[in-house]
Amino acid sequence: MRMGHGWQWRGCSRRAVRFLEPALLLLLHHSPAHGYTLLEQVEALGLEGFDPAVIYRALREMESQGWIVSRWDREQTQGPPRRVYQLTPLGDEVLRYWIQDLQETRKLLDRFLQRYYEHIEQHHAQEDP
Amino acid sequence: MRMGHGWQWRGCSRRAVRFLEPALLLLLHHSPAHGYTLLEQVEALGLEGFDPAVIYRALREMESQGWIVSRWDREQTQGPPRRVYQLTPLGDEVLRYWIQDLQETRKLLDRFLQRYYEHIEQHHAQEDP
DNA sequence: GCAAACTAGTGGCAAAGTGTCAATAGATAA
DNA sequence: TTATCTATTGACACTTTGCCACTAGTTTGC
Repeated sequence: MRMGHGWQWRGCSRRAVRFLEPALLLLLHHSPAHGYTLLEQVEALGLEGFDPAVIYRALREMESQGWIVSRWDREQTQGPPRRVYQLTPLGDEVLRYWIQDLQETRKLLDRFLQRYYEHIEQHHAQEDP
Repeated sequence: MRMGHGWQWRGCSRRAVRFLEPALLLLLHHSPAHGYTLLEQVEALGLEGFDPAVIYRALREMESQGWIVSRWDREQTQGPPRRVYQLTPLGDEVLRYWIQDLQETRKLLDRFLQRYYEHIEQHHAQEDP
């Protein structure tokens, strides 16, 4: 089935990106972490296929917004020094707002899916009386 | 509360856009319509603040993908001739795939919110033993 | 001890996505 | 006949996104 480029995703699901920042905040709400492990944890949350650069870019952006802060960790590492990110009080507040937003998205999604199934049922009722 | 430009939306909610094409398909699944009424119906679905140009652009893109077809209607109009859009069998199929995708998004959202609340509860339990 | 593989993070670019506004143009109301 | 509403299109700047190459420290295998 050909759907054209509007359907085919480049890299990862189009919905994933909009989840990335809230996902990172949620993970950091749990505990401070560095980018490389966040990459794995984000996948474990169900958001797969991210290029590391995308994660790091989001983290830098979030730091510039003051939602998180980072410090270099040169001791406990299996490679070069790494940044450890931590949620700020502002970041915590932003996460709460984001949770509300996701709740609304959920409601929207529910209404949407319900509409579809209602209409499908009507269709079937008409076709098989 | 200042959250910086990463939080402030331009025009409409950032989640809305990814809903636009499925929303249009859903509405056209119900019945053929022209862009100007789709604009209103999309708002009624809960997706507010769209500039008409965004709707028309999406419709043209969807037509180029073969998900919908249009014809000019010069009779039943309160203004200039208008395009009437109609779902194709391919569009119907795409809508079904999209519904599945939205179901998965819903599950993701649920897991996400559940994680947040679980962790909040643990926090409270620790603070108020 | 040195090459390969793994860990960790950065920078830049092309392409795609998005918001906004102006322009066109027919119909209707004032 | 001017203004307003209906209806659609086009173009532009700006932002987001995917992708890739790059640096560089550490560990592992030979």
